[in-house]
Amino acid sequence: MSEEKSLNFLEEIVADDLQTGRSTNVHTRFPPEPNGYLHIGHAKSICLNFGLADDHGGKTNLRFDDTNPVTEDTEYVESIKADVRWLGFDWEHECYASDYFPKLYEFACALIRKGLAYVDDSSSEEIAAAKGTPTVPGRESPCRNRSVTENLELFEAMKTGAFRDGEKVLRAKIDMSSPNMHMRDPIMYRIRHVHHHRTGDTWCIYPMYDFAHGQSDSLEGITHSVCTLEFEVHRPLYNWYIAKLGIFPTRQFEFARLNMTYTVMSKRKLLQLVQEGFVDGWDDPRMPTISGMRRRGYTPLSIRNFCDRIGVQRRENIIDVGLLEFCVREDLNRIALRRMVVLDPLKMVITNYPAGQTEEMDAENNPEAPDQGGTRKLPFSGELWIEREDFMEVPAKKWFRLAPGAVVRLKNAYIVRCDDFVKNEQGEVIEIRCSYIPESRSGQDTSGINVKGTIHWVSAATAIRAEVRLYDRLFNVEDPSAEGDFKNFLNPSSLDIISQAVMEPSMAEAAPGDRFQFIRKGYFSLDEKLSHSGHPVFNRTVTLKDGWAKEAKKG
RNA sequence: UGCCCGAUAGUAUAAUGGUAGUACGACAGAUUUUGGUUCUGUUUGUCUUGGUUCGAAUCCAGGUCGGGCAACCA
Repeated sequence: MSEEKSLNFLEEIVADDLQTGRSTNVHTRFPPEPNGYLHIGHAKSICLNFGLADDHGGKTNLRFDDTNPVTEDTEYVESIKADVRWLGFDWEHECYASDYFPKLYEFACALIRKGLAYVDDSSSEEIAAAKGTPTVPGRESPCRNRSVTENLELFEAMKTGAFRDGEKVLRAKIDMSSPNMHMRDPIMYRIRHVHHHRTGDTWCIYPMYDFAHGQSDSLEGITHSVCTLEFEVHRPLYNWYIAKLGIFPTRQFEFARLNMTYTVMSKRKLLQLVQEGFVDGWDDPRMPTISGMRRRGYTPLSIRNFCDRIGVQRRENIIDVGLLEFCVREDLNRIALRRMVVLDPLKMVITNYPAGQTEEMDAENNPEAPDQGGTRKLPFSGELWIEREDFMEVPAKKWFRLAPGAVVRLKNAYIVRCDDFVKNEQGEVIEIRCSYIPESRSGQDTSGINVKGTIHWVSAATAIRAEVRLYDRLFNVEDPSAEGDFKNFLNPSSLDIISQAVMEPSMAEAAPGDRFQFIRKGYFSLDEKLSHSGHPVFNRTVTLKDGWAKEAKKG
């Protein structure tokens, strides 16, 4: 029964390499720089790299590309490991580019000996000026033809700390007039007298990305090195180092990074949101970070499914955030426990319900999985909370909910008719007065009455209260990065805090990791960071699709 | 006015010279004690101009449009 599943272009390459014998195994790697938190775009890369290997019984390394100690930190290392694990992936080896510093140093010496690298005394500005432009060839450095011996000595001196930051660099001797700017004698090593989060003060010279990444891939025996499109122009240099060094020839392939509507995805911009206080931190539930989405209540499966559905290509793309929401609803619909929660309470009094009487109603925990979900008891009484927006004094067209004279079903309970309502001095409705139909009890309804609307409710006497946080998109334009400062497009109402939502009593037992559907409202889960004993906080992961909102918009 | 990459419904993504399909969205309907879910149906597409071919989304050439490249970042 295997369904015909088409391969993306990378899967095709790998399958083809295996088939032709160009590769005998598949070994990929996920190579984050530990200078920020992982986001949904990284999830695409993670799923791709682990998926590519997994499809063929291969392995995937987790490698930290930690060649720039100025911006990197172990805090990020830990968060990245936690996020990859949470997404459901196990790496083969945990690697660090910094583990290869001695080897990389030897590689550099080897290139010097071959006359393919030289120490340059030029300043950063001089090098930039001599680099030329894409349309104007560069000029060769006066240091370009130093002897091998002198280069070796100088490079050694760089390593032993004889020079200050920026005083010298090691450059590859390639072609200053190459149409590819990356081939114009790229810098291999720079001097940085700074503490590295792993190697401490052992080194004061650090390799550039280009002089570390390909060799790291090669040293680990990576067969297919997958990265994003902006590295495409680096590939000739990647291959040049490998060829000149004569080491295992990893091949690099590029794909288009993920973009999503109403979202920014660059680490730089996300860092800005964190540092300038527009959000609560990297794990703010509004952030597209893995940690933010986890806190928000996203499931790993929903993220993996999303990554599967968006596909992989080389063209620029911007994915509708609605697809992400679809994926999480799809997963949560299957697993979430249904609960009665009123976010914006309005009192309902059932005038003909015997005073002081209570009943217990049976309610399904999950109609999508009746066998596993079971049922629970729901206390009912003559005084309830209902959702304010479920009552309209002057009903709209096609309004199926409460209005003067209208009947609705209280879910899992009785049918009620709205007889009257009470307003305060400000003209706000503060109470709805209804009568119930005793023979309409859920499961034993003999009333013969058909109602079009069913609403949720919570019995007032037994209700518990808790904070609920409603999140909306962080930006109010589809492409915040399109023009101008992206921060101008922040959605001012991306967070709505409800301090006193009323909930059915079973919610007192909510535990971290539980997923709930607050009936008719959306999917929610406990915020593990903000909740403490006696003060639970629930985050809205995503709303339910709202058919009425759509209908109402039509007018 | 250099080099590299790309272009299929609104958004993604298939079709690998042989009927342009799928998902999300939108629209319409059925079911429903969640205006949820589920189900059914409809709608919308090969950037352009030539060429090769019995036949082109696919191969070739020109054009157009979009993206990337000039950090001692990755």
